[in-house]
Amino acid sequence: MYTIKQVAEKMQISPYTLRYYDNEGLFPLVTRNENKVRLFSEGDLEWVHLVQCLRDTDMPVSEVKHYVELFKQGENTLKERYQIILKQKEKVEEEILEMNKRLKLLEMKAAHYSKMLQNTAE
Amino acid sequence: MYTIKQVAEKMQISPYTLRYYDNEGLFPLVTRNENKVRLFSEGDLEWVHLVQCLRDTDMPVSEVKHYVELFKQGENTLKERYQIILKQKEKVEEEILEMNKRLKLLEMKAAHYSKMLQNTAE
DNA sequence: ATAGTATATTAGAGTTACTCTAAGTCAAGA
DNA sequence: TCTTGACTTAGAGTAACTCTAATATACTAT
Repeated sequence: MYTIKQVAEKMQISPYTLRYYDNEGLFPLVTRNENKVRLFSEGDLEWVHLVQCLRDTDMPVSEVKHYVELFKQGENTLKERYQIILKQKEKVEEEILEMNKRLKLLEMKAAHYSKMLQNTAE
Repeated sequence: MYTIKQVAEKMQISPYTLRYYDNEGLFPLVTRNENKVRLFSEGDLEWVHLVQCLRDTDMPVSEVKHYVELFKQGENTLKERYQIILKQKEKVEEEILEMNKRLKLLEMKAAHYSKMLQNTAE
């Protein structure tokens, strides 16, 4: 079991953010010890990872929360959760295409500067 | 020459944001007509495009502003501007790798749900 | 001529998702 | 005993929009 600080280090996320997420209900299974200290299991780390993935792909916290609530409702929400993940996957695919366009623009800019600098050096 | 509304439609960006960017000094060459109305030339559209690219790749507005100010200082800032673009390019390359990891996680999740749903349908 | 539309300005409120500080509590370890 | 690290609530600060309101000016269509 991991404390919040250990999770923070392991997962590259601040304790503030972890508490914020937990308060928002994004970690459905995190337990506490007798002193109210959060204890994260390996399974909880996977939740942290998934939440991180969804947030890093710009899913609003409120939607992540909705997804978590569907999970808590059990098996009859499988289809809806599947749809959410599928939609997010498509969003990411689209975003990767956009990122590649941005990369190309930056490459062109860089090439342009490189050429300019060669000329001024002569 | 394009008005702010035309630029907004053409470039998929709100007039609010365009004014905000302009007020922050992100468009060095935008002119005004006798009624103070902003008029964007084709060259200005390229600036809009570049600013959009830098913002979409998470360069803070303050850094974009710094880059624009270097541009305004002229040729002796070429090297520094080149470095900024190069660094941003590397950041984007890294980000694309991360996005692919996120995509993989979502694909695994989706595959998992797909399998679960197959089983429950039987 | 007037009504509508589009632009502008300043000022300021609202939103999201953190990010951090303050103040106070509690409990384990050196 | 003292430090460390966890907890809480409350609230301030930040970035980058996003929008509303109030007011003004100017073009355009009826």
